[in-house]
Amino acid sequence: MPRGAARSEAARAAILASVASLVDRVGYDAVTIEGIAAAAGVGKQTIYRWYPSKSAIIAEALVEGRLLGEDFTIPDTGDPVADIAAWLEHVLRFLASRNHSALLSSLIAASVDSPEIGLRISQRLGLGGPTIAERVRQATDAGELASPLSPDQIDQLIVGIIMMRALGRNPYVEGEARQLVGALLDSSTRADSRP
Amino acid sequence: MPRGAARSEAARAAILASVASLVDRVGYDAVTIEGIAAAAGVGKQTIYRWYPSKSAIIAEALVEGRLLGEDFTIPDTGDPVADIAAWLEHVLRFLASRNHSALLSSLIAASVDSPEIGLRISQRLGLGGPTIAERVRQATDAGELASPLSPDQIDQLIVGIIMMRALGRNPYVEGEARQLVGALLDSSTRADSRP
Amino acid sequence: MPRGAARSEAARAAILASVASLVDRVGYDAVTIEGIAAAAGVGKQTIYRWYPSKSAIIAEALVEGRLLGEDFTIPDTGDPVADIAAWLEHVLRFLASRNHSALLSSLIAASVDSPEIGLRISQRLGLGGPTIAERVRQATDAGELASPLSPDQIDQLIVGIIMMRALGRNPYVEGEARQLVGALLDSSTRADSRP
Amino acid sequence: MPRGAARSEAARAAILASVASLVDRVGYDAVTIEGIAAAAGVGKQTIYRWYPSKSAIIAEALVEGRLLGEDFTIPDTGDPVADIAAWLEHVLRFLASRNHSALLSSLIAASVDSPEIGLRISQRLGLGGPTIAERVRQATDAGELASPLSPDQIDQLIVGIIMMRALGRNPYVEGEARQLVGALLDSSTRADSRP
DNA sequence: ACCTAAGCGAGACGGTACGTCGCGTCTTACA
DNA sequence: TGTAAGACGCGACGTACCGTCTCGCTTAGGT
Repeated sequence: MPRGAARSEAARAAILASVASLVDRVGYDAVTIEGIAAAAGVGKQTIYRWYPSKSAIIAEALVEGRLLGEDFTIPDTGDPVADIAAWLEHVLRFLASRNHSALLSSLIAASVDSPEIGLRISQRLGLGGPTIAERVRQATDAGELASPLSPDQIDQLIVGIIMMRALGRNPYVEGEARQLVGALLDSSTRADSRP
Repeated sequence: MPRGAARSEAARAAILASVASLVDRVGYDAVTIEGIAAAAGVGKQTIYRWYPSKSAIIAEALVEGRLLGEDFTIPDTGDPVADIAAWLEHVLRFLASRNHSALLSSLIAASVDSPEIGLRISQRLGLGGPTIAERVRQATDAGELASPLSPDQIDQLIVGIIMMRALGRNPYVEGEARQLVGALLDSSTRADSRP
Repeated sequence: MPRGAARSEAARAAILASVASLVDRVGYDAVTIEGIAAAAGVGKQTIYRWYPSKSAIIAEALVEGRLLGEDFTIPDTGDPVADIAAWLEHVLRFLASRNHSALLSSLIAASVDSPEIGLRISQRLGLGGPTIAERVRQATDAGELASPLSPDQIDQLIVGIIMMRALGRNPYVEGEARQLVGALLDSSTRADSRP
Repeated sequence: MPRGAARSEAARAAILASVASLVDRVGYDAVTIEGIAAAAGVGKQTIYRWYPSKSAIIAEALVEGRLLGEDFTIPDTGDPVADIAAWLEHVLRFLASRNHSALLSSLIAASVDSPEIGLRISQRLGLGGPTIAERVRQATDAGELASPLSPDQIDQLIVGIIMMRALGRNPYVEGEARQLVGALLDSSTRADSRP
């Protein structure tokens, strides 16, 4: 059993709050450990005691929902195509608002050196619970969907689109999410719509 | 007419060669101007005289083909689906070899702070001349293709896939490129397969 | 009457032993409270509870004879010149052996910030009981000595010599103590040597 | 021949001026490299580029006379005893004024870890040119002096006295220097004063 | 036989300073 | 005038200790 004083929850919270605020205000690259410490009213050593690097702090802030704080869970109404489309629309609209694209871009850059961050971003975007791949797989098994692409490929295509939008800072065009998801998943619709 | 010594081509070449070698070896983030200068046997001022920032050097190195040096031009055999599939396979195989994924990841991170780099990466990947979007548009206009997705959307999906592969460092699975491109473009196949 | 646990003698002894060993090994300046605590297997608070500063620990270690542990009492054979000479020789030989000069140098440096340490060093060197000054005064009063220097000046000269030797790390030259003390005290010799 | 910019004399002067002012104001121990850099308006690296340690800066400040700035050259009037006595009086009076004892104490403590500083203090105190030892030797050779002590011993005794006075912060008693030097050197006087 | 106030080991905390690295600008001597 | 070399002011890095503070445990009077 560990002896000595326990980790200070106040310090931990202050660090995460400060890092979130700083990333949001000045961008990931311009955030410094010293800046976090100063903003949080905390000694540098307290940061280094618990986090090996700046990206580890970011990763924890992501887990705690202090960055990308919205609820991005994929809905479950029984219609997988509509569910995923709704979720994608939510994500793309989020990116198009405020400077959220810049934030996600920062985080993508960070995740290049820190796989942990990549993982946490995925989880934050609702890919932590039942991912797109799993949802698609279920629907396919139930005969509700048929696609020449594997569930994992569909997953990659959709996440890829999100990244492209983050990096490109494009506006959201009405109906886009539905159209993309429809094209990737809803082959029956197209088949049925034929005379 | 300017007097004095002209810009030293030797210095310029040494800078680009060094930066390419360094990015390849240690990744974009760990490359420093001082490191480039030392490796190139060049004064720091000589670098700052010609390039405003590290990313500008990277951009020029990309243009000169000293990074991502392969030929990624999209072939033109008359069959757009096969052409794009062949090109995508080439790109994905390239990423799967050596530490090219790491290299491209580095460059993606760099492009977050420097749109210029993003542009040059695209050009390097063969998206400089007739892009995928344009090729798809031509084929659609000629009636060879019909897709519910716009050419730009297809372009983004494919580039997104490439980025995902770079960031994820996945191996290349045989036939994958053809399958992806087929699913995204070759709607006639599915239509034709109906009675 | 106080309740609760009493001061731990084991902890106190461990602290003093550790500080003595550390000062001897790395010198006063390089000794840290954390180092002492670690070496003694003691909590930092236990040190701060009993000692206000590093120098207070050193002072107590000196009092306990854990530093400069030899017996430096000035002998008393009835011949003050011989007594003081014998004592000085003992001190100078001690300094010339092992790294005792370094140790005393450390302590002198420490005494600059802490008069307490200076006092304890004096006491340790046998200047605690009847000091040189007092011994000289007695002898002078008894008519055994005559010197143009006051007893206090003689004391300062001799202690000064000891400090110089400590700082200079010189070897001991046979007979030196006798010669110095003789020159400072034994004016009769010089008087007698005259025709 | 070295290329590149030469060492900045302005920076060097600012560093030495700042260190002198700081040592004088807060004492050697409380002087920090960061403090010097800040006071001098200089980057820390500029200090570390030229000085391996705080004590090296002090040593140079001593050489430049920015600490112990008085002229302590031993006069040469032809009467060595009077010369040395005059010099010693000057030194002891200097120590007794302002907080010069504290300053010299600091420097003595510093010299424990840095022989360089010890050397520079000696030189500053006029022991750099013809030292006391040399002066005594000359006088002895010329038959002007006769002492049972060697010139080096006399030197050590006198410097030892100075150190004791610095550490003890005693006031200066009128005539003390003359008396000490007389007792150590002027054996003829005493001999002559005998009946 | 309990209670409870102290001492204890461990170690987290807010700080200050350390010595190093890289930035972007500048100065120097050479070609 | 361009260049290699490199000094400059600056800001951040990650580390070492400071002196204070909490932990959970042990110890030993007082009731």
